[in-house]
Amino acid sequence: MASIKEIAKLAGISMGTASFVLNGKGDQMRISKATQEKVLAAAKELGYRPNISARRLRSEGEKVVPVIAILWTLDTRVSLISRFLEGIQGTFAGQGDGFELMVQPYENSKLDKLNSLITGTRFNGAIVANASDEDIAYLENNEINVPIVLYQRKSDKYSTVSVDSYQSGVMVADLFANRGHKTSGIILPNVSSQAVRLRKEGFMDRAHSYGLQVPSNHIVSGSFSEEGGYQCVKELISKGELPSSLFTLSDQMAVGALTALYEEGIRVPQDVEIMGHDNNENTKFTIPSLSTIHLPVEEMAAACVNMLMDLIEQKVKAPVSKLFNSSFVIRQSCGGVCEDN
Amino acid sequence: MASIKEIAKLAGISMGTASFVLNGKGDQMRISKATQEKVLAAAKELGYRPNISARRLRSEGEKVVPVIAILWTLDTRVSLISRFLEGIQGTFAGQGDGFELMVQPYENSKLDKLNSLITGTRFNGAIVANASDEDIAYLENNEINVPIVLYQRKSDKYSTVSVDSYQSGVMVADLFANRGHKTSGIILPNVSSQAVRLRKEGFMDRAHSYGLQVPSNHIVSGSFSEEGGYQCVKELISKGELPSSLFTLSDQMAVGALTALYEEGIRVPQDVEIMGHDNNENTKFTIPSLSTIHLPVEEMAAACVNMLMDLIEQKVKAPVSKLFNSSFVIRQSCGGVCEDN
DNA sequence: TTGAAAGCGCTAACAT
DNA sequence: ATGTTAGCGCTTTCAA
Repeated sequence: MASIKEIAKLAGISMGTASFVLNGKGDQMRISKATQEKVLAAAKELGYRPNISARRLRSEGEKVVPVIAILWTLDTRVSLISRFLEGIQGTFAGQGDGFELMVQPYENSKLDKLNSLITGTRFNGAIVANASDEDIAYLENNEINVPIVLYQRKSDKYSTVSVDSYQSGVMVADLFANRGHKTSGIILPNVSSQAVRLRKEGFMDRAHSYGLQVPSNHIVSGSFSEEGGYQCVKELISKGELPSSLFTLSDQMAVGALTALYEEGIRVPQDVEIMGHDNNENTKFTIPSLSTIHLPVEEMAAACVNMLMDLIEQKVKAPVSKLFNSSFVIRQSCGGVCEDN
Repeated sequence: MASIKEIAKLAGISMGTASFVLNGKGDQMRISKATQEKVLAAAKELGYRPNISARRLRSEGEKVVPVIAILWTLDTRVSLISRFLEGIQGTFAGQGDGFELMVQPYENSKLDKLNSLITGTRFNGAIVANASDEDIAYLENNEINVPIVLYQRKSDKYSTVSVDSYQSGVMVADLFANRGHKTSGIILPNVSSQAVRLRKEGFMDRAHSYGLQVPSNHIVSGSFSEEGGYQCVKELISKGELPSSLFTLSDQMAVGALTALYEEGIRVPQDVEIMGHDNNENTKFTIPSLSTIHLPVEEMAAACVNMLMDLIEQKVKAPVSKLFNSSFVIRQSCGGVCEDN
């Protein structure tokens, strides 16, 4: 990468002059037009691009604020990042610049490729979201020198912010059983995720102890999207009789599931009751409105930032953990008021 | 901010030694336990935090890759960022590290507060999304030294990637007129945005020339969200008779609008036909499915990155522009196949 | 086991 | 109108 020094040499002038021109201060500094053109030509020829780190190092004296990275997978779960960002924005808005936020996309199960986690040359701390089991294994088995907070994952080594996903599953099984259901099904996103697995386990364990039947042909999985949920329901239907209750582990999939059921003439909640998970904003507006488990994403996001800041500033020592509660949001699709039953 | 130099002084040792300890290389370099503890204690006392810029400058020799920032407002429109990121990911996945991506949140109409745009100390180039009219005015009236690309905004001074929003409005008016509608309404998000204004103008102008009636009481606005769309419909209803066609300028609002209509027993498309805008993924799964204008967000995102890279590498000179086409996605809510009509 | 010092690329103060 | 230079904070080589 071409530096100012090289530009200066090529243009036959000094670094200082080149710097002025390159920063648009040529006129202000009364650099002659001829010189300015020489500099610009040289910069273009060498494909000059300023080194941000050098510029920053030199320019910012006092107010170096910590850089916080949000490590988010760029698979279908990107759609969830908006609530996370809203939580951060809502909490820290107007509090000045306590930190600098960057979103660092990474490929699912390829966290080991992100070597800025090791070198610490990009951010002062990171919030790791959507970590797969491989990603977690990588983190557990390696020395990460940058402070990190795991979002919605458990760990003995690292700090975490999460809800008790197992308990969420238990809650739904309780609800289904209490509402008199004898059979149930599960729609799962096919991502390798602790949180999803725990929800399922909690649900299955409790269902079992209640005698709520969840046969294996009523457990289906699909992509983490509306389309995935739609396909899951189609698959369930193709397999024969439906259960009277259905736990969809992601709201996004639940939206597609509702559509598939509607197309097939299966009434919700009369024929099948549906519970989603997350309490995404639009679940209030599905037809029928979706009952779901509220995931306090916004609060958790703010907690992640606070915890990470404390870690970075060495006010606390890893690992620390914060556990949030999930709760029911009862709407029409399960347990709520429904006009025509 | 404490530096290594200060740590070294406080601990009574040299900078080099402090650096080793702070980077977890203490044992490897056979620094004595006593010294290591002194360093760590000093670091904690001073609240040491490494300076990322300095570290980077020192460490990364060859492969300094350009930093691209996505400037996105942290208002309700954050939900749109996922498609944008997906577009970038989908296009550049596996192409190695041609650039570094950061998402830089900013407050709507406060782009002038983001002075890294002027100082160029944060990124090599930026994609500016959701710019309000004030933001655009700020950009037009100031010398921005960092290469930028405006997403979905027009400008004579800066490079842009957009669709012809006016034309989108025209298309919808055409469709409504051709389908025999005599009256129409508009649901607008209350954000200060060129794109929204142009869609509206295109629609109104063409409606006028067709004799399609759009009385002012059928033009309502609300927040950019499902809730906003829901409230808009409630407002329309409270005002009296509904038009037979409704152009909702954002899909997210359209989802809420459909729910409000359903609640009121107004059938879509039999009583009112609805057109959304954007072609968000979930519009395929609303009940009824939503007809909408496809906005090629993913392609535009990729184009933004490509254009910005060319700008940064000085392969092209600003301003350059790229215009994409929008197109109809006809589903049940307007013009599509509907079982029970 | 530790210290000294060079130098990453840049900007700006100072010198001509 | 342009050149010279110090130094931002850090890592790492070399020396002791």
